[in-house]
Amino acid sequence: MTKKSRNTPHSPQRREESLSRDRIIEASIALLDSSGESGLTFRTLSERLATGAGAIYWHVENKSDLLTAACDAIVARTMASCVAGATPQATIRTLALGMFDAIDAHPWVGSALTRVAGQLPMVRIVECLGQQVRALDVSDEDQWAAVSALLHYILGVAGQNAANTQFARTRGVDRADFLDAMATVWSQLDPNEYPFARSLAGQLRVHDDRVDFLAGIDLILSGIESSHGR
Amino acid sequence: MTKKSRNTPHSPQRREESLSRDRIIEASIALLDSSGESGLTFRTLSERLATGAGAIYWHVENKSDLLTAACDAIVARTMASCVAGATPQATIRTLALGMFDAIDAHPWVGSALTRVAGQLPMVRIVECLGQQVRALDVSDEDQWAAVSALLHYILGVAGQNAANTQFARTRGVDRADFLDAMATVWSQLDPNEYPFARSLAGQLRVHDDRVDFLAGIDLILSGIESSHGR
DNA sequence: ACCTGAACACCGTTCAAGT
DNA sequence: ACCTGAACACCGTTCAAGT
Repeated sequence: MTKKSRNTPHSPQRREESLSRDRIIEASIALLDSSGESGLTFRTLSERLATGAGAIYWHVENKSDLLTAACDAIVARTMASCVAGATPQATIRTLALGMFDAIDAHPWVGSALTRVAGQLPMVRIVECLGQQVRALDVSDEDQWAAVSALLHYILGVAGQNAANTQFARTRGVDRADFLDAMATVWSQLDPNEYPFARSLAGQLRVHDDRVDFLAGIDLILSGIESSHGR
Repeated sequence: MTKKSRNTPHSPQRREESLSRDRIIEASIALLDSSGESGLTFRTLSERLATGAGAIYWHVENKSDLLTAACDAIVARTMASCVAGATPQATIRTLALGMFDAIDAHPWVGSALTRVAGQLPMVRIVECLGQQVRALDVSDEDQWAAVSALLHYILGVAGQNAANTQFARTRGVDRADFLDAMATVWSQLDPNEYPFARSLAGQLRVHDDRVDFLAGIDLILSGIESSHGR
């Protein structure tokens, strides 16, 4: 999707087909999108790129590095497309929704994010959230708590959504069918042991993930506001 | 740690050494605790249990099932040990801290939780949180939003903590050393592109994960309270 | 400098065969 | 009913050898 050429500065003929880190990442994303997390293999990838497995290792450290880079490409695009906003709150909301939609489109990003731990993709998200929290006039010592709450909530939802789609894919069913099956299981829980979860089953069937996600963001935002003057 | 015998009701001589689902799960937990996520292998497990790989498959569906069961054992114990509490808020806090400590002691639980999607371990947590949120007098239609925010926040932190320890283990360093190295990287970020993340680097070095975690819980709790009368 | 592809040391899972 | 262990179809990663 993004044009790239900067990575082969020293190859005067610049063949379009030459291998490069960016081309490898691009192909990885395509593979992950079309066949899920288990679809990314050095064998399928090298096949797709018409090269040997070893060639990829010249441009990429290992599989973890590759996955992080692929994840970062998506996160970078998402952060770039969520700039403006009337208020800091509104910007945080669109930013969070942007991540939600990105993970909906690329479920593997959700689980990749839970493995990158302090690397570039995470830094990008922290930075965007942090700038908005600052604009919210949160005191210096409370800023990290606010950003951390938003960040970890987003990561939590991301991980669950990724797991849901992954689970559904493994069983070869639709994501909606999977959630429906889950609701059925929940509705059959022992009413004495699991009264709350059981009562939730119906809601589970009609709920909108995206709306629920935003409700959580709003809850945290209102928590940030209310601990302002303390 | 827990005694078990119920799983072999039809074997009159009940040999202590006989294979059972519980013994397999127990051994898996020991393996995961001592050598991390990559330590759980059907080969090492069958070796440890002095049996063949195939024998394990008679008691367990597959590796995913095994990991879920191991995770559930830890979660069940944790939920069981967090009952009382002066107020619903206090109970939620101890419950959350209980999960934090459990994941600190068993880092693999953190990443396992991001893969179980609506299965037993998750139901247990939802149930415990839900009962407390109910006790908080949150209206029926807002209960799920409150529980979901708490749940996903906990899962997000769990995933990150698991990733941090996993990352540190792979690189063969202490978790503290790893966080210190991360702080150094963050402090060297471009001040124009990443002003917030950069300014956070110092805090990163002296912060207490557990305290930060609790601050996030309190933020969400105060958000729940403030949207009470809306 | 960059690429090839066979080889290595692993995996999870299956299954005929045993008791 | 429960267990054995060899076999299968994969993995990620390495590395001598090529250009």
